[in-house]
Amino acid sequence: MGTAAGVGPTASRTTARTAPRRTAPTLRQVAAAAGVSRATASRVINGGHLVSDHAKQAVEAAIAELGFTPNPVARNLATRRTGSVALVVPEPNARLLSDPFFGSVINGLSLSLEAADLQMILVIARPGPGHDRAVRYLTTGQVDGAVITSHHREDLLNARLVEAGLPCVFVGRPLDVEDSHCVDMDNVGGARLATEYLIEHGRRRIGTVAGPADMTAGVDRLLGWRQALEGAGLPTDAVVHGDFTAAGGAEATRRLLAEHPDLDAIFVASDLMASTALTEVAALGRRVPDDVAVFGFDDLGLATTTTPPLSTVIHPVEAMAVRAGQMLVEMLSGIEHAAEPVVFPARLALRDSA
Amino acid sequence: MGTAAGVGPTASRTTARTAPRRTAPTLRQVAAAAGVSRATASRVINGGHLVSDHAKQAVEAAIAELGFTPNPVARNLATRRTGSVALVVPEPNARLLSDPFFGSVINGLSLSLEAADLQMILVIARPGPGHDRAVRYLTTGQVDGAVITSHHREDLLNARLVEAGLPCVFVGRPLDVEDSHCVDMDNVGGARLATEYLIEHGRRRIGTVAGPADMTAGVDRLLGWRQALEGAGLPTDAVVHGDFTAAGGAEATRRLLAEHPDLDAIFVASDLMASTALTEVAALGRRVPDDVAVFGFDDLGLATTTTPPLSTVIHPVEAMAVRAGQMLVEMLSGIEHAAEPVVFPARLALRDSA
DNA sequence: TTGTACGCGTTATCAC
DNA sequence: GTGATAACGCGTACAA
Repeated sequence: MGTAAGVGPTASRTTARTAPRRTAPTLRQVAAAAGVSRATASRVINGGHLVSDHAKQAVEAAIAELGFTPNPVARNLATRRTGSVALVVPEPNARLLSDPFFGSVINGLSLSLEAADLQMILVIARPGPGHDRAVRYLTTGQVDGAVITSHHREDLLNARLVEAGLPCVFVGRPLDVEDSHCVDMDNVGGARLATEYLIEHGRRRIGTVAGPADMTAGVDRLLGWRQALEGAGLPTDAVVHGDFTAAGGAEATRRLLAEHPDLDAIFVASDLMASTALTEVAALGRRVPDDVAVFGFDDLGLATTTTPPLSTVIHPVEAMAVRAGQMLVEMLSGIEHAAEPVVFPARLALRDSA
Repeated sequence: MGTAAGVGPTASRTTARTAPRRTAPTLRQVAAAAGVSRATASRVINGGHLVSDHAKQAVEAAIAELGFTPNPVARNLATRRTGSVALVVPEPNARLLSDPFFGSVINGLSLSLEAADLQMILVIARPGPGHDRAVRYLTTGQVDGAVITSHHREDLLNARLVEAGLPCVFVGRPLDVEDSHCVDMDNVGGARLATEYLIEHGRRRIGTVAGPADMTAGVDRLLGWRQALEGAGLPTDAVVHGDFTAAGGAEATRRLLAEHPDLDAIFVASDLMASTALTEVAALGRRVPDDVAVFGFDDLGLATTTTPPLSTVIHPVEAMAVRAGQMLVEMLSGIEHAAEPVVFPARLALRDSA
């Protein structure tokens, strides 16, 4: 398109002529039917204060009779608010949606948004052309704010949204935006706790299948593992990075055990990877936890279905999402929020694998 | 609320005063800067036809300088279109999102919507208070249309949306709305194909773990199974209903095998249920496929990860979603569509379990 | 080709 | 309490 960026001719937005959708009644008609002015009718709709009972009755009757429903779009224009917020999920590969993480985020966020009578809509921001459209959609007043599940640093989505002035709250600390409102868990502490547990139970040669180096969850959990080992004077050389997927976890585990056959424990940065790590360990003829202990991270449902069930670090995603929603609601209502991360403490869920 | 249904005072929609969001430049300012009228400026933005090159240049320069972006909300009000469509997923229990089915629907739909420069937004319609808000959101002009993943009959969501005149396309035939635009697969044929395959390969005592009786996928797949057996003069008494979940599949399989210990094959109405059915069969000391053949349905990725890999019926969800998106786009552009189901043919994916 | 003027449906600010 | 009337920002007949 030859015009300035993002202004386009709305390309293929075809001329509308959908099914015979009879036009909805307007406020004007309600006012007329009730024998009052639009202003008065508007008042009874928005709270009903400062109106006589008489007028109120009349307007309500008219509303009921005509089946009037306020046009939200017009209201959006007038109020500059939409009553809806987006849950943004940057998603390179679609399968990420099947991660129980998102289910928990959705659940938690729904809770706090519903309490504030806000509509949650989910926006998937893929790289590519769809990315720009999503950004435009989010930054031009179609939503009041956004909760963003933070991910890789490469996509500039995060920065673009906050710079556009959109009220944003991140679930999980973003790597690329500094003073952001975010709610996270203590990933470092969780990893350290898990690793210390392994040490306390006699493990001396502890490796890790870490997460990606471009995600804070990846680097933080790796850091916690290292801290615990250094604190105990144990070596920290057995590190392989996975990509938080099942297949990636299997592959990383194979490499880790090939390079360090002497490991007696593995801290895996996510349960999904840990689940396949269990399989790989077993495939090598090593028993879990007798020969090799495996410690996971997340406890989002998967950990109890593996054999053996995974000892893991609890990732309180749903509670975090609830909190994120509350933060956003407060920001939307004008409460100034220090842009300081809210950090949920880490706890362990001990089962059979370690 | 005392007023008419759905008109409410928008309860807690708190007064806005978010971060210092400097007001965006308006079309009026662009026009002024370019020395033309708003109408001319508007023309160059919307296609640029019928404007002199001179004016066009000036307006584009002004747009670039001011960093103007059209306000979509105002545009929505004026055009009665939003340029966005909803993917509606009625979701009683949140874990449904982890079903690979949704990932495929999202992928496919994104494809065809992106081609039409439409923004896809995902709306989750839980039962309860959120349900009504979602319906209001969808039926009051905030989206141009909807693609709905059809599910249980109990929620009247489907009917409410089409009756409100919202252009709707269903992925999967809905049970409760008659002349709907929908794209489905040949569930009956697929189930019949699978069962016939079992028969042709010597199985004579074939049971089924069926889907819920209130979902078309459930009843259709059961019907196909029955048709094949009746065609071959075999008994159709070994039926147990599952709920399309892993746990439900396991439980149903246990019941089925308890009631009919003589089965030499099971047709399971979904791979998710089939995956746990495999486990249950194995737990009973029966070998798959030697003692009991297991045939699944879906082939959405899970089937290749089980042991043994599942023979299954291919559910071409992504292609179906692409088609659904295209149908909706056509409806939105005024092309009259016969409300006749588009049905994708069924094919088998043969692996080791049968 | 361009500009005028009105419409989209509400909210909000005033006087009364 | 109530009612004009001006925003809100943009599209678009219609006339020029």
